[in-house]
Amino acid sequence: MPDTREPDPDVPEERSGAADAMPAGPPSTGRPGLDRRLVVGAAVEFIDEHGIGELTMRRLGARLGVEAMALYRYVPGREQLLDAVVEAVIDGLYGDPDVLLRPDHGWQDYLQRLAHGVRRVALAHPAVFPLIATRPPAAPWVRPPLRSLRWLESFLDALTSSGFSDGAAVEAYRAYTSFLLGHLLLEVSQRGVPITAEDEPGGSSEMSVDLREYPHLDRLQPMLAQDESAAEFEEALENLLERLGGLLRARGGRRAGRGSGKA
Amino acid sequence: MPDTREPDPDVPEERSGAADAMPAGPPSTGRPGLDRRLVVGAAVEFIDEHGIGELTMRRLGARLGVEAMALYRYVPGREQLLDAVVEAVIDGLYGDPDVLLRPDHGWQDYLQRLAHGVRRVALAHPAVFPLIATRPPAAPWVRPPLRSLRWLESFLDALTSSGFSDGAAVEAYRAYTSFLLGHLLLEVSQRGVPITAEDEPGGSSEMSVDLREYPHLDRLQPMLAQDESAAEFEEALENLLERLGGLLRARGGRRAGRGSGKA
DNA sequence: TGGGCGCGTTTACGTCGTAAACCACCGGGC
DNA sequence: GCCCGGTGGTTTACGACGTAAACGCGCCCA
Repeated sequence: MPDTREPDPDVPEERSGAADAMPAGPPSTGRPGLDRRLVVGAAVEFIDEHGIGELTMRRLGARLGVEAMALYRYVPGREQLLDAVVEAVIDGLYGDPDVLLRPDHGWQDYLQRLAHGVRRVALAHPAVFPLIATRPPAAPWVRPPLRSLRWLESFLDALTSSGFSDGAAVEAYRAYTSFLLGHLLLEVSQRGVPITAEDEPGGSSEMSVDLREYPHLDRLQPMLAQDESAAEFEEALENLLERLGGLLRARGGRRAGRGSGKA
Repeated sequence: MPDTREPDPDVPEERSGAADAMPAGPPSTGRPGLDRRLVVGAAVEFIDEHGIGELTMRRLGARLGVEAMALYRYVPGREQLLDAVVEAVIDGLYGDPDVLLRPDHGWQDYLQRLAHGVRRVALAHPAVFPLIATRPPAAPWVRPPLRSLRWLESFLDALTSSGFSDGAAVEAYRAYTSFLLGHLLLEVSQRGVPITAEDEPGGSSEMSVDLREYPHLDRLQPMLAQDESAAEFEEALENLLERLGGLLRARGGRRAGRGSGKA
């Protein structure tokens, strides 16, 4: 427990490079020359800036200096564009040097790195993350927020190769995904995504509901308003890992797929 | 641990009455005579049947035998209608006799009942639940899935009156909400909400991606496809309660708001 | 030189949310 | 009895959306 205080390393500003999504394809021609990656990348940026509700084929076209219909050369429709957006965003994990595909330092390290990686993409694209959570998964057993066969495979490999039985690995996968989803969804929505409607300027936007009938709430409001997400995340993750450790000890080395010991 | 197997009591069919949302107002007049509750209730049903994407003012009007614009007498717009929908759905908790506003049998019982109550509404309205999760909360400290000041107050009261310190209660609230959100969102999305597009009839709808390159996945697919959500939920809830118990023992009776002992 | 074709534009259709005007009815004061 | 405001639903209309279809431009290879 490295006493994670002060400068949350998962928050975008705190990190130098890495873990972005879609810089560009070939930087050959200047403006024209569209590209699927370019379109999807622009959509990601647009959503990050204005929210999903504002994303429109015409507006996205405009941002790329092009008419709306041009986008249909690269994307079958708006719905599939959104799918491509979530895929692109989680694929940001592959570019993250702190996330490992294989458990080179044990399964706990693997899960830690993966969790923080996912948290990093969630915080980097707060407006996209709810999409990751709610878009129906291709297969029911591929769950958010890691909606990728490759990551699922990596996960299962990491755990089974660390001594988890098949059943324990599957159970761990379920617990892990729902932990990540719950925490990150709340954290992201707490950082007030884009304030949906345009808030009128001038005047304190405090609607400040009447808390007179809610004494505890009234008293605890400052405490509730504090952002403890980083510490929360760390603690819940720690707890989850312990729980999974128990799972490993209980029904672990029951003829695991590969070596039954540690990596 | 009551060995919750076989007949999941939170799934709608397994329960007789209670915990529905919006039966009707005054059953006086027959067809005409709209009503805000009626409008919102119809919206809930509509979403449950066809999904949010299909909900349209005109269609909802049609279902009520009325033109779209008539709805605007009772609801300011589509967006606010959706807000009203989530409010109506979580208000279903108040009608649930198994959920208590006060911890009459200890805080663990209180949290258990509340969690199962929320799970029940999630399973009763699977298509509405993502809305509960993603709609921006009024205040940042009112979190999904309990988006209600009254429930938040009830929660805080239950814990502090059971010996939790203010800080511990707030921490518990955070852990509890993110646990609920993660588990229920995944469970609901797993029960394949409405299959978005109309799936073509005839022919096995198995798109069956190629799993040759994913050996673990290939091997574990049947296990992954099994629905273990009820047991999962129970176990994670149990674990959470233990964790909160530890929290209570560690920093519990530090001058709690009310009586520092048990209720 | 020409002809196709990759890539973006134009035009057009149906649907959406919703503002505004409209109207039909109904209960109460004169 | 008669008018009259108000309640509750309809009609009409507008602008924006997603997207099908037809259209053109310009480049590359023959």
